[in-house]
Amino acid sequence: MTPRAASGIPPGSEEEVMNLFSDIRALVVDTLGQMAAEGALPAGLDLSAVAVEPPRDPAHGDMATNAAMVLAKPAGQPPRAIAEALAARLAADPRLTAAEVAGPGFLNLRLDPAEWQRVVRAALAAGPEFGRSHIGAGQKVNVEFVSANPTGPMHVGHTRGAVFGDALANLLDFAGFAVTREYYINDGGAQVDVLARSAYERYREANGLEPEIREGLYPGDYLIPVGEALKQTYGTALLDKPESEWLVTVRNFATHRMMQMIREDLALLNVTMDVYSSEKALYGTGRIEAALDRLREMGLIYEGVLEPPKGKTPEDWEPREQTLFRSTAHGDDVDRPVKKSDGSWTYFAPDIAYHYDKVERGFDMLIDVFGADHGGYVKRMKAAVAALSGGRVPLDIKLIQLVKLWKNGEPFKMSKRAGTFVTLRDVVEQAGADVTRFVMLTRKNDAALDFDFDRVLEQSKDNPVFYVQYAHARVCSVLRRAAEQGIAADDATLAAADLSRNGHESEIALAKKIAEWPRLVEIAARSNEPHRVAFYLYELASDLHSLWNRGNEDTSLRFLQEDVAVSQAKIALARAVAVVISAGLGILGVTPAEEMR
RNA sequence: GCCCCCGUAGCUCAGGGGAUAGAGCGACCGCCUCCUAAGCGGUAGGUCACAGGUUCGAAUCCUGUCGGGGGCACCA
Repeated sequence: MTPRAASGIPPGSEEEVMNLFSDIRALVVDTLGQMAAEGALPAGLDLSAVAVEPPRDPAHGDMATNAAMVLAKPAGQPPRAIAEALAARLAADPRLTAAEVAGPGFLNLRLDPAEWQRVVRAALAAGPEFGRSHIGAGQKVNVEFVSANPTGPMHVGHTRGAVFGDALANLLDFAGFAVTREYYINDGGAQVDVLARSAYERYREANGLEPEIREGLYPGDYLIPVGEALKQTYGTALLDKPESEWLVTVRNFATHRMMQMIREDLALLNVTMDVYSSEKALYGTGRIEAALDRLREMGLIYEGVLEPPKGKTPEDWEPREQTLFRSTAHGDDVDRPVKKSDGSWTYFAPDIAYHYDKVERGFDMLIDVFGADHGGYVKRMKAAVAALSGGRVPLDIKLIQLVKLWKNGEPFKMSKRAGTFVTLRDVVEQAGADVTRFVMLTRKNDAALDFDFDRVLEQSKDNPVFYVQYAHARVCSVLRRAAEQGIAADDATLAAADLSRNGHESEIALAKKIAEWPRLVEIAARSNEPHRVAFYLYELASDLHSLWNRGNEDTSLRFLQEDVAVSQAKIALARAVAVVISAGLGILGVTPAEEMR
């Protein structure tokens, strides 16, 4: 991606993607600075808490700032006095029509309607780039997500993690970060040996022998083709040999096939990784040792014996001297072993090396997307990254809660044995990638999500995907109608229209909602919360539907009018909504529909 | 026993320390000769689990209690 700053577009120009809220905040901060320079306020005040936000109650104006209340104590002046002095100066700005002190010291601002019209024009000019932010400043971010064990097909839980990670990556890209999407292949542990043994039985089966799918092996049918493929490649050469002679061969073969399958599953969801990193590739290269040496130099590795966990002592617990990472030095509850008693690495050791590798690759920020059942590893992982990066690289770990499936009005119980195991492929084939992605983003990542097969296939406002796409389709419909009537409605023409004709409160409300988009992108990106985009789009769609229906009662509010110039102004507003919906859906990875069928 | 997440309308959930806490569903009352009614408007519904604390101001931050979920050395 290209950092916007390099585009050479001067800030403040119409082409510059505008964020009215940050513009006005800059005005407030500058004005406060002037007041300080003139002695009306003390010098050196911390202005970081000064906010400019849309007020909850529209009667309070278009924007409100808390500046006076935040600064009252440090400035040693009553809030209303500061607010009044600030208001007097702000009134000189042509963008503002009013600045009123209210309540305990709020300063309510009203904007010249021309400002909303500027936003609409900016949206039309910027198109899909409208709302793109520079807050990332080109910083390198690594988003690690999915990272499912390469032992089988992806299931619904992985699906939510995949959608979340991909949408988050899109969001951060849109906010000006240089994003790398990465998958960590857990191909170094015991579970891939189990995979190899399971595949070997299918290989025997392919050669006409009775497979022995013992307890603890993977029984899934998906390994049958792997067995067939092994037969095609190796014929009977691996039969009747001790495990030691075929294990590595079959393991490599099977994990490769599983990763192929996982890539195909991800492709169904339109998820593409930039980098696949292999756990196994860390072994035997000295990189695990190097990472631990680094920690050792800091005195964070030692040989020791852990206390048994209080309250619930495991039955087979025995004191053991182990190589331990002093994760407690960076906020963990206990120190964590990096070596098993037989001298081999715990899973945590390669994880440390992997995260060290990410730090060494120069990322400014790391994000791990884990299933909620991995919540216990958050502190130790953060401790490792904090130590290995000298506190330079923040690690944010997003935990993805469960997906509860519903079908025919009741919970759909998943069971591997009963064959009711729902895979990513099952979900996408039934619901489609667009619906799956959107619905998976209609909850905060750390809240459980209900995925109701009946609901998501419904073509009504109960289905939020449909609701948002319908709004986009309605705008497209208007544009088609305009073309039929010979009204010029390309974006350049619309941007030149006299938007001051859109003076109805419902139209202004819509323009204000559009103006919130760049601000929302920044809020969502700062908190790594792509679901905010989905909720915003729902609200924007709602405002469009609302205006549309007002047009049923009041024909002067329809987008298409007798007067071409009036039509163009109104179409411009509608088109700006479509632009934002399109950009937002793009972040979510959902296709904007041009018509509903 | 310890750690993490959650607790907001009957249900499912939004809500960056700001003003009178919102949406959808469900319930009730309305709106199509008219750009897609696949939609919209309205009414009703709240001790933001509880108790303290910080703050000019707390659903939001801190501590504790209760309730639900997840996790707790040689499994990933």
